[in-house]
Amino acid sequence: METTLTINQLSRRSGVAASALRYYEERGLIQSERRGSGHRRFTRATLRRLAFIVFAQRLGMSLAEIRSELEKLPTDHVPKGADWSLLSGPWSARIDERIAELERLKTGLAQCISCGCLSLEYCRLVNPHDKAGALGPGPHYWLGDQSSTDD
Amino acid sequence: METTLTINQLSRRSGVAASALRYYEERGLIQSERRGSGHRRFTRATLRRLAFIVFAQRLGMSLAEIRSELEKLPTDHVPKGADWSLLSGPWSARIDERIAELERLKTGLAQCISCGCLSLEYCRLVNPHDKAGALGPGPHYWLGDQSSTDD
DNA sequence: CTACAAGTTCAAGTAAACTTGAAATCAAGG
DNA sequence: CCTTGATTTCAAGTTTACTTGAACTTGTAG
Repeated sequence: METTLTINQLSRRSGVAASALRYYEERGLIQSERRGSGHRRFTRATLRRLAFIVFAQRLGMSLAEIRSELEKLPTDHVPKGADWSLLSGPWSARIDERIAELERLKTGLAQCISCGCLSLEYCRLVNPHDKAGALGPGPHYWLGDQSSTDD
Repeated sequence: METTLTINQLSRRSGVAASALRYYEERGLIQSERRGSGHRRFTRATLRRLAFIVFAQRLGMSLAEIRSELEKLPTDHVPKGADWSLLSGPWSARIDERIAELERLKTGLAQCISCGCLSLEYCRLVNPHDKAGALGPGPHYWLGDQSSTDD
């Protein structure tokens, strides 16, 4: 009984397309052993790694960021519970921040935008402190222009 | 006193780059009147529209989706509080779903990934019901493969 | 009137995250 | 051995959301 997975097996089990898996390997997010033929073989541990990758993406992280997170895992043994905890621990804070922003957005939709009583220049509902923002190449943030007060 | 704004005034007040504003206009998200010279003039109402656009983007919506939301606004008068409420109302639910997903992710990071006791194939922490997903062209979701139970 | 800042269009470039297609090789069943 | 399906690499294409640059026209202050 083979304990390793082919690329299509891994794809089926993870829900991540084979082409994406090759891309992830190329970008250094996952690894594979090669058979003499050149065919990839993945260990089952890769499944957990993939779960982490998919989760992190849902949090709005780029593959580059995810990669550097994954590099914090030990390489001398297959990462286990405690190893993953080290990574995921600080993430709770990250998630909480994002949740807080969503709460602000929710309030903002109800108040800032709807009622119109609030001047948009002073609106700091969107990501007020965190400049790093994570939702890809979107527009820039609503930061307000301190010097203009004529509206 | 002019009540309309030039593209750079609008840019400064909204924090959205002028090039992005032209792009939004091209894509039908905002409108402008043109002077004889061809120069754009935006009404102040565009500021609120932009706030909505930026907020919606932070929620992970694409410009196409945002555009179709904006098309629900009345065109016979400048949208006011009640009009915006009609749009933003249903969004609270959307935001709540997203928050709920983040809560699941938080739990998932602690349990599903870290402890490893949970087989990834059964993990539905990520966006279990909502197929529309909104974080851009990411990978596909972790949906689990009902038929494979050999792990 | 003359600068110079601000505005215009249009084409092309960028970045991320993949997908697709071509051409070739590998593995497994009959 | 033959065929079929799985894999491989590599280059090129796709989508979203913009940005940048070139070439040119307007608006405004002095």
